[in-house]
Amino acid sequence: MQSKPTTIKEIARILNISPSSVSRGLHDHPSIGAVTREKIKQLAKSLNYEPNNAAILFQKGKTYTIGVILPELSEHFFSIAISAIEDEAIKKNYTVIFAQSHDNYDQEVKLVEKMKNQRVDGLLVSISKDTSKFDHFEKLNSFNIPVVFFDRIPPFKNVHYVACSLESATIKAVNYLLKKGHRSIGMINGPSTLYASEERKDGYMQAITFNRLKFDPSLVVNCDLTEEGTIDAANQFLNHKRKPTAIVAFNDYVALFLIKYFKKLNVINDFDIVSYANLPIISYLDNSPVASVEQYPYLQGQKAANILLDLIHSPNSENQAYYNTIVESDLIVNEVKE
Amino acid sequence: MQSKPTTIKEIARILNISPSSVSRGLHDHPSIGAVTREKIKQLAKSLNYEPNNAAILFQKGKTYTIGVILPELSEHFFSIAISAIEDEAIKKNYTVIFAQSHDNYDQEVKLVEKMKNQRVDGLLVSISKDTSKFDHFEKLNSFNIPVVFFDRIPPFKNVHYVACSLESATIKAVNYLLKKGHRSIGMINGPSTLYASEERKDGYMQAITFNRLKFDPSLVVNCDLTEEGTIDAANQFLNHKRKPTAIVAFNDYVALFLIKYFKKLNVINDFDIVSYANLPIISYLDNSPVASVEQYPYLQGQKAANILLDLIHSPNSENQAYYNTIVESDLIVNEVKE
DNA sequence: AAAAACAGCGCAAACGTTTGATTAATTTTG
DNA sequence: CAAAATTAATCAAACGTTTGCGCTGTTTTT
Repeated sequence: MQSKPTTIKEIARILNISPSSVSRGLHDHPSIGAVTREKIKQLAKSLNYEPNNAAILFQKGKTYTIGVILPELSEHFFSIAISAIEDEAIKKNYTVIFAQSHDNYDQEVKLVEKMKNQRVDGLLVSISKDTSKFDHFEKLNSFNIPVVFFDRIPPFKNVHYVACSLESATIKAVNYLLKKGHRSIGMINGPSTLYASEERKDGYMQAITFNRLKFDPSLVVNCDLTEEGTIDAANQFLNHKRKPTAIVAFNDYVALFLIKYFKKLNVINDFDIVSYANLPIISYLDNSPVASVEQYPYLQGQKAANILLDLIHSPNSENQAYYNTIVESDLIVNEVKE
Repeated sequence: MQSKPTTIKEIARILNISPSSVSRGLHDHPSIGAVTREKIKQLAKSLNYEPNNAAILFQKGKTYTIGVILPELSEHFFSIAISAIEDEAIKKNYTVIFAQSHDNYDQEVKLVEKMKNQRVDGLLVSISKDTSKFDHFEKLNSFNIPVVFFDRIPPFKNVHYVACSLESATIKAVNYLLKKGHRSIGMINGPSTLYASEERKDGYMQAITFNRLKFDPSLVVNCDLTEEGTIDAANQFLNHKRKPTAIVAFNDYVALFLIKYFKKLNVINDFDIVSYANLPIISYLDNSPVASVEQYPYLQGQKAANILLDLIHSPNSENQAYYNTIVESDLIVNEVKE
């Protein structure tokens, strides 16, 4: 029953013309007469002709496909980002293939390899937590496959990237808390190996010193981002000689653990919490953070995709300019509870 | 700088043998001698040979790619499901391409077309809310592209699908509420056009009548699933002559709106709410639903992917058997507060 | 009326890989 | 020792499409 798909050759045979004419006819090439063109198009339609993409891609050496490698699709941030990427890609008639590194360096290396074999026209990457070497991306250069990093980016400038400035976002957050009158502000930071932790800490310090306050290192504690780790950190604050009245949490998950713990101890009202947005509904919580750093995943995905498509279409990239795009993140203040 | 990728032809030229021998050598074909084989492999490695996938796919007429069409990637359920799909696909060395219908029928039709042009080996689909005709999938048959529907499935049996039995899940939910002593139970259902709404209603009715209670149609109200719609529905319950003491919400979003509204009216403690799980952190809410119907998105994605891969590998599908897989959904009871 | 321009189409190569059929050289067998 | 079997490699076609070039016949320009 499954008839082999119609090909250009077949149309040519039936019409007693050459395949090249059929191809040109279908593409409205000027050198094909109007009558022949119409005959071709009609027959094509009536035979349900569908161009064989694989053949075209092979022939052109382009795939009209962009690859996306990210740590975890099930994380809200990434699901929004890739949703934006797909939306942009489809506008330009590109297809998206993706794969998850599950925050594993080896897996990431494999995936880059696989994407290269698939001959994607370009690659969008949010690097895994494990990743500290970046050779696997260099190979892509020699194949002329552009790469744009987003959100989780390598710590150097000579790559294309889109990211949020967590540093300036943190400054905003701490400033906000200072303006609310807080004088002792704790920060639950991530592991010190993470670049994102560094940025947060730098932002914290800048805001503190800019406001002519003394920076107390013991108010910034590193944490493995688990529930237990969060509780440990919380305990350090509770026992601190200058017990903080506000806390900047590494992300919404940490904030969630923190709120849960503080509620249990019945001290939740002693603290203002600021967090970095991951979870869409955290503001529905009863004792939700007073403010959130919004990182605009949709926008980041959108920009990264557009930059990549630009790079793909730019003639030949001997222009040694790198797109370093910073998406300004905003502090979203939750409307105050009555 | 970007050297053209090495090809089999080139290796053949350098080694003064034929391309076919190189191909066979690389694939450990028995008819190539051990010495030649090694020479081939060594040279291939030293030249960084990478098979040109596009060429292979074209040649074989297979793409080792499965397509996924779903309504909204940013919905938690789907992001988990596709995450599972990718995990399964990569195990079998398949690649995943995906696209979002944004719950739009026309878009869905286009995407099916596009996937077909891409010659995906198989298709996984969760249909859009808009979709009531299904011709666009029939075409795929003649191209021998198997389709497996998941979660949002067409309302007939002669297709492959994986889904949850919302009916039995609803029975469990209502039974649970009845056992807790509730005698008047409201249901905020979705639009009546949705199959999912029908299932919920059927389950509700079955549980009610099985327990020898009288079914009151006015306790099941349809809703457009927006916040306003939810409030309307809530008001109907509040003004009901037999004011319900428990409510089954269509999903977590509805539950969220409901909780927010009831809190505002300060009547939240008058109701037990049961919902269908969409949001991972809803149980962190202060007045969270007492129970949730878990629909196991990861499992559904996993099963759907495996069925599809089975179908792809099954010789020729003249076996008129359809996979109709039901993933039992469970009622997850939230641990009682304090 | 010759030269130039052009319209409309076909030829053939090319993209990189795989694979059935074939050949040539070597070894085994009765 | 001739015939058969085995081994090792080659040939050539094929997958479907695109595209530079060339060819013919007609129309326009000088």
